[in-house]
Amino acid sequence: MATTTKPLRTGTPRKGELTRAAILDTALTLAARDGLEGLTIGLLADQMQMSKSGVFAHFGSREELQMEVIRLYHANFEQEVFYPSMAQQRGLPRLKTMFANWVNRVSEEIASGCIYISGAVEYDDRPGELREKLSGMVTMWQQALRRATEQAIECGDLKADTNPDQLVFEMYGLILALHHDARFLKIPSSFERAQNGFQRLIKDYGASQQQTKPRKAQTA
Amino acid sequence: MATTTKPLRTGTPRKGELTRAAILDTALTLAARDGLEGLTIGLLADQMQMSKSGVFAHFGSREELQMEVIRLYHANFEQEVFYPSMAQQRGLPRLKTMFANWVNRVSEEIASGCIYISGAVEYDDRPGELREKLSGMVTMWQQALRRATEQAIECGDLKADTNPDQLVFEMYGLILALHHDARFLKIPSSFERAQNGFQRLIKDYGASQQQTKPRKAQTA
DNA sequence: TGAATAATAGTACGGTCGTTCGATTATTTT
DNA sequence: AAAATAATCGAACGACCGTACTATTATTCA
Repeated sequence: MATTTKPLRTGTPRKGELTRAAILDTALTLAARDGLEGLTIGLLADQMQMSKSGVFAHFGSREELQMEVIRLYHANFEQEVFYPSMAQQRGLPRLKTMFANWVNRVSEEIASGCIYISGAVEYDDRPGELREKLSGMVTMWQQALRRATEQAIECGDLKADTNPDQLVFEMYGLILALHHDARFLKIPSSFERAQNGFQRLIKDYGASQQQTKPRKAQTA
Repeated sequence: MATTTKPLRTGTPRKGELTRAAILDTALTLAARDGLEGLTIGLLADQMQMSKSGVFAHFGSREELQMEVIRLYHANFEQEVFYPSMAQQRGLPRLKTMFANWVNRVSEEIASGCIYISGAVEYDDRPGELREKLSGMVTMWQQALRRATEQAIECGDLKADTNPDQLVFEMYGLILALHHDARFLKIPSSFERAQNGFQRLIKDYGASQQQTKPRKAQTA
């Protein structure tokens, strides 16, 4: 039931840890392209120019490998989308930044693939730890969006009767449509469609008056 | 390069054609659950209580089987969503019906799986005939939505400066979010979230005045 | 440096995959 | 009914899968 590594040695980085990290990096690329279920140890070994067993030994099982890929993906997502947004001041500015960073990230993933989105489809009917891990992470992100929305309501940026869940739902829909139309249908204008959609969203739910309560930028 | 069947004999239904149809029906269920790439001849044979080669002989290749599954799915979709909507009068009534039928269908598919949506993810980076077929069908449906939107603009139900592509994009987003939140995250309220989103959509783009031009219900 | 240990390679196993082919049974036609 | 044809089965093939084992090589530590 341990989560990551044993007693955690931060001293000299063993060679194995380096190759392990390199393997994971390649695995992330492959999983983005072929899906987590399409991720194969044989192909991964080829890409790394290693033997199958050499790769395998680093993880002990394919599922553990997939698990680590998900963890890495999530860490990257937080680093690129979540944390930078937290530097913005509470309320609409932060919410806008969250969406903007999100759109930018998904736009990059049009070429490579998005594990949150493909994973949602791959594991929507496949019970197990991977599913739980993935859905947990997606839920975390939705809750972050929800908190930011609630704060935007509190400080008067959004109408008081705004339903945060509804707003998050529609934001998520815009991102999913962006991914769908751009990556599957190859429609170039999808990027601005998502932007326009968000404009309409905050225009509708936005309060016409300026803010009423003081705000402060802070983390979480 | 033939598309479906040879000289097309409509007389007495050969026995093989019946079992073939039965196989396809089961294949549709399996593909909805496991994805088109997860559809396996062995599992299909088990479900049908037939031998692998017995099933195989009806299609000649797995890809042809998948192709037929897509065709069947599309036919069902048209039957259940598209055609009934065409009975409605042009303009907003028809557009509303298209969305309502669509939502209903996807809501049913929360339990079984949706091949359009899972297929979009499975084949977004996998070139081939299957991808072309799938994206062609999705594009057809988007164009149907676009036409209905244009007609709604023409007869004054929607604002004259409405961008049909934008509206279709956002409709699609609502459906994708519905599928995502209901099927992957198991959130029960997703259904009404999609409905609310559509309400907001037609409220925003809707003309406040009544219609100006006469309308007539007709097919395609 | 030499001993201890970590990292990697090699090989093999059982399983499932799509597909082929010849034999066998069912159905249709004459 | 027999003859012709369609439908189905059974076994086998080669490919790839994850995984288990043992050897071999590389790295780290004393």
